[in-house]
Amino acid sequence: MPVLTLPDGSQRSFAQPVTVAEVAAAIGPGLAKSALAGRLDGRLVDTSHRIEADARLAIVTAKDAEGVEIIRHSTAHLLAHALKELMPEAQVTIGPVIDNGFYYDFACRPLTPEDLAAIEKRMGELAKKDFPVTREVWSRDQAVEFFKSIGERYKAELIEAIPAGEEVSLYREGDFIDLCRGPHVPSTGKLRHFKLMKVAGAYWRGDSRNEMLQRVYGTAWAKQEELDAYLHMLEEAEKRDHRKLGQQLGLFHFQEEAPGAVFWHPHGWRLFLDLIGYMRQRQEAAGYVEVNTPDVMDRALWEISGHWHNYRDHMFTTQTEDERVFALKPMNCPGGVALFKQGVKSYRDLPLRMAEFGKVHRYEPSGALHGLLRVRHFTQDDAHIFCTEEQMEEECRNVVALILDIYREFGFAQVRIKLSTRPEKRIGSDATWDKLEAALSNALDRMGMAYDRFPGEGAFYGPKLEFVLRDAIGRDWQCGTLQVDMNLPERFDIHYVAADNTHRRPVMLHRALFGSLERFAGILLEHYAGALPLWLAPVQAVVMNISAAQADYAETVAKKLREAGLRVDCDLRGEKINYKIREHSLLKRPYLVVVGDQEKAAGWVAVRSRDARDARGSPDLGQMSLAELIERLTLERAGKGVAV
RNA sequence: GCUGCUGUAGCUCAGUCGGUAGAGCAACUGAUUCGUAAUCAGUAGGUCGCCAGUUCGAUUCCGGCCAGCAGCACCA
Repeated sequence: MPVLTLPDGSQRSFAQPVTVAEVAAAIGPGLAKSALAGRLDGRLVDTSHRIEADARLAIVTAKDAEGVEIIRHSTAHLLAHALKELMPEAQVTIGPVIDNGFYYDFACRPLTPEDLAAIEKRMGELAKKDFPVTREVWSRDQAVEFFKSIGERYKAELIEAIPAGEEVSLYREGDFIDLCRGPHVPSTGKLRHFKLMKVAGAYWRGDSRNEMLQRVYGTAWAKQEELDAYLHMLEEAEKRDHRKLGQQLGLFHFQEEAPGAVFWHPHGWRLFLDLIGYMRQRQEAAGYVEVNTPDVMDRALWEISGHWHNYRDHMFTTQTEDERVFALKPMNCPGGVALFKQGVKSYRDLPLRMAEFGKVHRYEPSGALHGLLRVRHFTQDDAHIFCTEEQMEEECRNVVALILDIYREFGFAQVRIKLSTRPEKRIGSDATWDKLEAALSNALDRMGMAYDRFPGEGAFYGPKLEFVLRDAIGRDWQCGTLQVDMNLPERFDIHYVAADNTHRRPVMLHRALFGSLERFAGILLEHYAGALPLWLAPVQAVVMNISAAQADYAETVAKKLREAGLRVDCDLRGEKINYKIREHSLLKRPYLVVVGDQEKAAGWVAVRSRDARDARGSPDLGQMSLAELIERLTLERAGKGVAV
């Protein structure tokens, strides 16, 4: 006689065991139709699940996040169903739900976009047939036997990994049957708003030593509008692609002779220099000194640091005539340590915060390269903080506070923190790792910061914090990092003289706030869709004349703006004003300053803003005095935001 | 690195079922001097990513390489 408690607190009792679907029907016909699954005492179950005892029950529909996940999961099965019908020789493997969609991996011949279209069409047909999706429970051995018998060896392998004697669930829709934990939608007719996105290779069990499978990605939603909105978001993201913007705005380029290396054009380099200048100022204020160390150093140094052992294959090396093997530095830390070793350091020198805008070189696998976001030669806003064990936690807190404040100034309000702990491949004792991991987690706890743990993901010499920021369209980017390290100090045998005149080992913090300057510049471009706020815009205003008669006045205006410290171009070409406005607007210049006879006579300027709108919603802000314009721009630049 | 796809003028792209290529924009020249997102006309511009092979003939077909794109793997 089950008594069921619904989410609103009301209770319903039934004379006999009931299914979730029957409960939904008892509540109302609308709910019966939209029910996708049930949440029974917190556990997701199919609508066909029979409830025998008292429980808390919620009917899951497409309005719930879980409902959408079930739709995605079931759509993955529908994909496998359709593909098996079209290609019976294909073998199925796994098909999980991911952000915004799902994928399914198959062992089959390489799929083409035409295949994808055909599969999608078949999925639509199968959905329309509204096959019931039914759950069956088999013994593990029976399931292994079955999948082997139909030639599904990947599936059989997966089930064999389940402990013997356990039962497994299978789901059947039409002629298709698949191993799955479930739950699934009650019938394929619930799957309506989906689209296959792309196909690509993926390794079996995610291991590059294994064979490559065909992975089909898809997206699925509860409503057509949501699917449309998602596709629209992807289009927007494409427009923000920093590689495209870099081309359009003339910021940088890449070419075949230098894979993974940036050719910075003047305007791009302006941004790069501004980022360094900003960081330099912030670091100086935070008590750092800046240094510079060699780019090419003897292999012996990298053997001491452990990089040679761990990353030799990813290092650029060079052999000179005298047979010495040098490496282009893949990290700045050994150089920093070498500087620390110069002279005798006292506890009074600590903490010693040593910053370096060092360019590092890493031979990244060719497939990893991606615009500015993943390059082989990049500049870190690196720093090494040498301190005592007692100072380490406070120094960590200082770094965290500095990072968060800087991200905020760049317009990133949402930042997530990841704590990565000791990896399998590491140097140093467990006792040391205990101390280091505690320093990071204590620092965060003391600051009341939330963070996620990633066991085994730390660097080989120490655990690390990683700072992940969320951009304007909700994408996450990993940027800053903070690592604590007692291992390199030991390997390089560095020490300081303590107050009691004994020699002690300092702790080393490695930190980078932007991470890679190149990457951060790329992220900024995507975040702002190329429309950099005034303080970062390579060209902040363009002065343009309407006709030749005002050329001299336009030059005077440009000169005065430059004297106020603004970066200003002057366009005196004999083109129509519409043409000039279009061109400079496409270049996303924040301000266009138009001067014609009226302005020249009155000594004024007409201002058009990229971001701001007047009361009528027009970007044309009308006439103002030059002093007013300078004040406006100076204020906006100091505020670091975008104009409104 | 792996799988698949792509590489034609400065940019965006069309084209050649094998007979050495075309548009728009940009550039250059001339005319136009114009009030808030493209004025008109003309000129010039390419060893069709690179190297081999098949062929009377390859940008097109085959193979190798390089680079890029998507995903996977990697990311000190």
